[in-house]
Amino acid sequence: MLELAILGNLKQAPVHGYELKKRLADTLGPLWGVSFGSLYPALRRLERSGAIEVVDAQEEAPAIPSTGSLRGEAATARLRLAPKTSRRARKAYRITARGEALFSELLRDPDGAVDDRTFALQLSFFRFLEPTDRLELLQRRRAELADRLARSRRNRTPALDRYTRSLAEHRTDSVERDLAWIDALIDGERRPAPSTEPTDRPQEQEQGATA
Amino acid sequence: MLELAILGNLKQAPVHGYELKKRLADTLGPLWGVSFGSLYPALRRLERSGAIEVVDAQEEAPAIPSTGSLRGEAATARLRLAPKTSRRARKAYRITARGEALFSELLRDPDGAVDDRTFALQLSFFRFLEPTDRLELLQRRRAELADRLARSRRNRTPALDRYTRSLAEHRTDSVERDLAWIDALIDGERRPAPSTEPTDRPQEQEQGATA
DNA sequence: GTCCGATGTATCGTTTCGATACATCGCGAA
DNA sequence: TTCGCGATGTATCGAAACGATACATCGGAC
Repeated sequence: MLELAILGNLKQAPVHGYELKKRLADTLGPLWGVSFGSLYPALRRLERSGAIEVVDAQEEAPAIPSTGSLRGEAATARLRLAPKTSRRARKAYRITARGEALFSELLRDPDGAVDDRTFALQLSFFRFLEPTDRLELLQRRRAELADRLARSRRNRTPALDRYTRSLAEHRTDSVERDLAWIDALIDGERRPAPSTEPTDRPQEQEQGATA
Repeated sequence: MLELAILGNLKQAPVHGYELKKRLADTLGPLWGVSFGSLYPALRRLERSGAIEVVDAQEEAPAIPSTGSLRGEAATARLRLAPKTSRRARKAYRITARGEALFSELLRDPDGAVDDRTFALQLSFFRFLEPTDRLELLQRRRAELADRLARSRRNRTPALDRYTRSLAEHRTDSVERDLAWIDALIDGERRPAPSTEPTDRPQEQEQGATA
């Protein structure tokens, strides 16, 4: 699940761990720990699976010829110092073709929409999806929220005290608001895209049925 | 963190794993996995530390409840129908004195109020707390939410597209609503408690004083 | 009679977290 | 100058939680 977050961020530009953590913390909201204890293992995992690769840092923005041909000594190469402006040794990561594929797959996965955090992540990368896939995810999410709401209504334990009652109410309200929000997003998806964004070809839906 | 949830539930009556899982799932809302993979290890942990102990099942609703009307009694009554039909072997757990102490400590811990789930737990056990401690927790929570809000306002990344914008807005709204909710709770805490409660367990309750 | 779903206990492998250990840089105060 | 110290940066460790799954037994439906 961190995978999706990492790949999505690397898609825009290669970055190194520390920077990545900061970006994640702020894409995903201030909640969401994203500690190093999960970040670095996730990076190693992705690297091992060939979804990302190390690009020896320093100037990760421009100019670097793509080939580079990492020679054998990864360890010593990592420690290489720049000519004069010796920044601390950093390892930046770049996404590979394999990684792009994995990203697309994770992003499209409808099961992701069940989990709150994963869905938020998917939504934040919606710009990389076809309208069809967007709608699919939104509807999955809608179904999940509707289900939670139904379960919460059905459950109706008479509440022990005012605290648990208030908690239950607040929880229900939150789900309702989430649901309304999703509905608004679905609605926005179905009508012609406002001219501000590059939301391409809006002519693709005949998805009218269920309420 | 599961510890708190488990102890709080065992406080009312001894239960066994399966039942506990169901109760947790429904105290904590339908989200919150509480899988067996975390529940059983947590139980073993607690048992090892002497906070709970096994009461070999069947007789888990013994003499005591002369006051009647435990909310869970329907469930326990259902279990009790075993004169000769030996139900499957179950291990019920009972909280010990040490466990009560631990519970009280965890419940009162102000750092818990930072984490969403832990705070929800604490709130759901507010009836076991002194008004002073309640206020302390609520204020801690308030501070945390206010902080999130401030950070989110300060951060103000101009938003890549309408999805990320909508996400950010929705997130901010949610925090604002949470904050308002907490404020209402704080407010309710300061004024005399209305005595509307139908489901009181009379023993632990002298919370009425605004003192 | 037998299949099936609910009840029940338990473990395995993986992911995530929080804390911490490192090392280097920039910078201001002693 | 040197010292500390906070920000930057990479990395690991142990514990916690998860999802999946393996087990058994029970009560009914067919």
